[in-house]
Amino acid sequence: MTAARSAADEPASGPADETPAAASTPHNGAAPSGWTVQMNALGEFIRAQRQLANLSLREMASMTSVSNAYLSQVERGLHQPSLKVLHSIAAALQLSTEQLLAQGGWASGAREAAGGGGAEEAIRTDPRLSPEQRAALLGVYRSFVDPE
Amino acid sequence: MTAARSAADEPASGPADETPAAASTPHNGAAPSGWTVQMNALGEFIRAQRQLANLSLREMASMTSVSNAYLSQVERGLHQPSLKVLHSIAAALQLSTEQLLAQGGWASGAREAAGGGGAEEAIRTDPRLSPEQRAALLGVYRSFVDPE
DNA sequence: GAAACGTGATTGACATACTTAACGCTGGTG
DNA sequence: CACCAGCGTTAAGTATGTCAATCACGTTTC
Repeated sequence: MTAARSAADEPASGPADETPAAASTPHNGAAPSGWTVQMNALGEFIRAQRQLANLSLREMASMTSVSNAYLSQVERGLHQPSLKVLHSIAAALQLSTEQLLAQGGWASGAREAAGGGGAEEAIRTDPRLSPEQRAALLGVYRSFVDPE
Repeated sequence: MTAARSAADEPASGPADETPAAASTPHNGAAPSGWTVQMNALGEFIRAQRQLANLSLREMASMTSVSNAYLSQVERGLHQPSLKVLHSIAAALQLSTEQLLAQGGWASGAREAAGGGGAEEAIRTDPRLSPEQRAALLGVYRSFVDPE
């Protein structure tokens, strides 16, 4: 088990890598370059989910048949994964592809059902929780999403 | 190009083809070039939608900022488009990205019942929770239902 | 007939996704 | 202490996506 995993830490000391797209790119349209942000968000989400599932990069790599190195780069927003890879990742994390897509900002809808507010409903109807447990969990959840 | 290296030619296990509804797939004996089938279906769908909207390849190319040449290849299943391209196409055809994904067989669309175990899933994907909050809530939930 | 326009398909060059083999780091043994 | 064993990251290479230019064909119009 050995769960006890300290929070994610940053290597810090980042000498600010800048100028990813220099004067090169001979034929690049007027791409608004907003997509890098999306990639970053997606990557962070994937990393968070992976750590929640207590998986290492190599473990996940073996179950997705994608190399650990590439997974690392995807998680840090250095690359945009293809459908195949995205689908494999979703499967490994027991998520649906749409949920990943939504996190990346590519799917418009999807904010339904399991999305916003679904957690409260799910907690309330989970048969494995005792009444006290349910109440406790709901309290925590509400204190998170409703800071009143 | 060098080519000579046949390297990884089959992801083997692969994405375990779910195809919830499309059971009619011819199920090619062995050699699952599985994804080619998906690409083909996606391409045909895109072409059908395009023609339905009375658009030529070049027209659609100009509104998606994707070259007509590549669109042609995608429609005939010769290439697997990236997210960016797929998203542009969806926008041009006034469809949602998910609909295209579903046609390609990549979106499972399987929203499982809210019954047992749904809470964990719901907590993990609730967009209103920060990563730390998610981890905390999940930890509590797990300690309840899985007292190890 | 052959221009001049339209369409979709093909080619070759480059950018990007992805892999394999390392590296540096931290923690648990003897 | 040295020495594994695991982690995340980096470097160099191969495979694949994508584009600009071109082709080959079908339609008018002269």
